Amino acid sequence: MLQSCFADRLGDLVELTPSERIALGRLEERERVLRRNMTLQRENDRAGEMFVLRKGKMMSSVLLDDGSRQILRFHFAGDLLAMTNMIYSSATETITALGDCVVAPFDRSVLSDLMLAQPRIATLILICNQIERAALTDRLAALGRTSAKARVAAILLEIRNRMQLLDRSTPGSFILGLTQEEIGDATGLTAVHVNRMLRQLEEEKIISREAGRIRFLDEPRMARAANYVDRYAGLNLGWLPGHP
Amino acid sequence: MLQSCFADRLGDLVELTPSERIALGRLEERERVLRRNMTLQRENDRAGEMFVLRKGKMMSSVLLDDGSRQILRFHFAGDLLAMTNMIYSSATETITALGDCVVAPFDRSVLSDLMLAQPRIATLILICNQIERAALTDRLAALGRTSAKARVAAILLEIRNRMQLLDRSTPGSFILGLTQEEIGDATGLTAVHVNRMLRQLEEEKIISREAGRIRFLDEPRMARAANYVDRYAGLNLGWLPGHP
DNA sequence: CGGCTGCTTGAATAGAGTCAATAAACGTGG
DNA sequence: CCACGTTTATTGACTCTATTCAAGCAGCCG
Repeated sequence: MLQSCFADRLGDLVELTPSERIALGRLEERERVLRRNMTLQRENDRAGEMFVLRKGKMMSSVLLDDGSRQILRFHFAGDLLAMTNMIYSSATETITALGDCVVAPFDRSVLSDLMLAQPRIATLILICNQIERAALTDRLAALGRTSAKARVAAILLEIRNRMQLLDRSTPGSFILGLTQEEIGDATGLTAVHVNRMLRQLEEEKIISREAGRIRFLDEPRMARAANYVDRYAGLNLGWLPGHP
Repeated sequence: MLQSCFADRLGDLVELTPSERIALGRLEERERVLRRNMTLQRENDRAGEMFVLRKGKMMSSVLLDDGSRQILRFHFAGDLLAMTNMIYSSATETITALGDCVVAPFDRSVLSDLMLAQPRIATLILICNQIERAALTDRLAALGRTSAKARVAAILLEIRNRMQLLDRSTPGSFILGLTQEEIGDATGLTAVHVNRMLRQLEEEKIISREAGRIRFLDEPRMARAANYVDRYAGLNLGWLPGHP
């Protein structure tokens, strides 16, 4: 049987019992493979399944009626995708693969059974939601109140940190895997202006770039430029009861 | 004993059992009264309690280090406040009263016990979270990709709709209860520009204003201008199991 | 009656968008 | 492995939206 990516994620937060791991395995019994730019679901599709992202990087976005796109969130292995399908009858977001991906689709009823049978897991899912909420509000504040340069820097930091969390080998550089257009859609800027901001960060010797690979030359200045808070750090879950 | 505002909120989603209502009452055993502009918690305070908003209107916001403020969310009776205190050791948001308010503080442990003992309630809390997530991403898209006018219109609609949800008497007009500065901090604009946008909406006969009271003169155009989706409508919870 | 705080409006400015043209990188099929 | 078409990145010139600065006004409260 496949090991559960979502269990690994939760396992970073607390120790899971074998029976909890087995229960979580239910979410990942099936698999679906996606190539770059394939969409997992489109906005306004009938809301059906939800997903665990097992491998790769994805994004969710919305289209506005003037044709512009806002990228809401980047997803990494272990994330739950399309969770709002739980409550709406049509999808609120488009979910697209940013590279080759593997997802595990599951049904509302499977999730519902899981949460009712394993209240501790329900609590952990709620915790993941709160982390995501904090990250979303950070991005909200960035879009509302920070400069173009800060927003671009924040995206770079976010992607780097999340990649680092999954692969601890921490090289000094990383491959962003986003076009400048995508960075623009995430930051609320145009691709042209993203280009200028990247160049500016480069000229100020805060980052360097070559062939899509980015290196942070000055982390402190980078963090200051970006105003960035890592929401996957600084957690306090000591109050959660141990396994029953 | 006090009736539970949060139970009323959940009761709009599904039918609650008497024992569930009693369990929910635990969250609202204490009360605290706040006047306009009083803060319930400040960013970076030690994260302690969480709250049910029982009465009044509040907002949560963050301060950036250049001194500017971003309002993240408006809260109405029945909302849970400061839920991220569940997982972080210091508060991520400042929470402020927009008028006279009553909140009920409760402890992490009370929530934790509730969710473990009543998995169906845990699921409902997760559902509330998803609604909030959808609303947050709508605002994210608005800040990233819509015009100043659209953002102002969206805030007006959001406030009106949420007030209407609590008080079904639906008069043709409502009192916004926000300064233009606050609207600006919510929409990522300056107070000056908010003023111009309000005036423009007025000149186009989409709204009218007098003494803080706002009337929508042309709902369809308003909705079109705002690009607004009501996330408290269109829910589909049929799959939730009935009371055990 | 002052002294706030919030609203209104104008003029000048700046930051980001638009348009356009070129160059580089990538992918695909021959 | 190369040629070709497409996507992505880069750069400049110009425009426009929203900000900044400034000043005057209105309403409210002690």
